[in-house]
Amino acid sequence: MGRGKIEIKRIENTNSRHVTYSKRRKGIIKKAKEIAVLCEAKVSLIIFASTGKMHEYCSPSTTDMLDGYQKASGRRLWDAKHENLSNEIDRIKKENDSMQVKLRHLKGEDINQLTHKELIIMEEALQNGLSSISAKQSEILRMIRKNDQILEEEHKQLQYALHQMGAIGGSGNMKGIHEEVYHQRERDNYEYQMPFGQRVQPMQPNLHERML
Amino acid sequence: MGRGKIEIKRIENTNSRHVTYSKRRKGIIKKAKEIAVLCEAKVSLIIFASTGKMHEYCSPSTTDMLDGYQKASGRRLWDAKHENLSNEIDRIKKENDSMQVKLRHLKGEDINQLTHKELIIMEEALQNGLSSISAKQSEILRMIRKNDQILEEEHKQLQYALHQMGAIGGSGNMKGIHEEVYHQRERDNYEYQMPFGQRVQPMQPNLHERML
DNA sequence: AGCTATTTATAAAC
DNA sequence: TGTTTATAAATAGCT
Repeated sequence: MGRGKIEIKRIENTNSRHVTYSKRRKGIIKKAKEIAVLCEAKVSLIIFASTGKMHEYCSPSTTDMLDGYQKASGRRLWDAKHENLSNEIDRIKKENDSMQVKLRHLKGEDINQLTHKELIIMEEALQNGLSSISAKQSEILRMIRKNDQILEEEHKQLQYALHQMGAIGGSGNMKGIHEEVYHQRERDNYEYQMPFGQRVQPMQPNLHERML
Repeated sequence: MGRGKIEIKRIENTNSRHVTYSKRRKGIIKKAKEIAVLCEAKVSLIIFASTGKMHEYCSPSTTDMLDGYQKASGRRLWDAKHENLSNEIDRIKKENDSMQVKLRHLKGEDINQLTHKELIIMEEALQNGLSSISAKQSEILRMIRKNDQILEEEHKQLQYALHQMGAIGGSGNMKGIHEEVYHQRERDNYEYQMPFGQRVQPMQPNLHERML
């Protein structure tokens, strides 16, 4: 009963969920009051939000009712619990099934039953997904490059510093270590001497094409 | 919300009161279930009719709250069954969650946490899905075209047959009917006279572009 | 227990 | 959160 019809399943968007909670809580408490007055019923309504906050409504003379409830409970309580769990399982299983179908469809499986319109909608969804993914990949590549450049700078500086120290002439095993590190960097590093745009191999071979 | 507006005060007529009680009880319990599912709220709703009869609804996860009421008698039996159901729910819920995550990822949402490798895998999946979908769309278009051609042939033959019959000269109202149909086809059909490839409007305007 | 005219509740948008 | 508005739902009064 609103601008559109909604399925009764968890509202994913946190904010919407909270808004809906507030509104419906108000509504249900109003109904509880009404039935209590209209029909002389005794009502106990306790609602916990997922945040843990509690709201309740108890019609007058509820203590009598709770006594009655305790008497009536025992076995009945079990039934209710059991039934709730079963219902919950059914509900989740249905959700599960529909999601599996959706996933299969998105993978391009079992699409014979789909109408042309549905296919077009699916295609759009896939295309959207694809662009998000591609954008993300570009972003990652940019970060990798940036990181590369920073490392490159650092390495050059280290290289230079070590070289200087070597030239000034430390003696004994200190010098050996310096030289070892220096030569290692030398081998790894020569391609960094070129301008960035001319690097021979990008880190992810096919990435550029994928991103167009 | 009914044929007329009512004041919220005790319904004097016993029968009406009971009828209203039944209807509204059903309504309020439905609402309780809905808010529990929609908003992940825990709800405990207990209603006693003035007759003393009790009705209740407790959302699944609320049962913890009521465990205090459990009597030692029913407990063992309950535990076993309950545990089975609970385990199953947990299992399915996990499945559910992971599928929801997958679906969101395929839609390009929440992809910040993904590694580059995962992104590439996802991209491939999307690309595969997309090609399946596109292929299916092509197939449908081919079928539409084929059907078109068959219809076209049939129409031409009908047209011809009717024309012949008209020429031979049926008399009375039969002739009138033939002519009427003939002229109607004539108007609809002239564009079918062109070679197929030059048809002015494809059946699905944007389909060609989509399929590239 | 069904059936609708009406009232309410509320989803979406702001 | 509060308000507004278009719609979906609940249900009062009948049968």
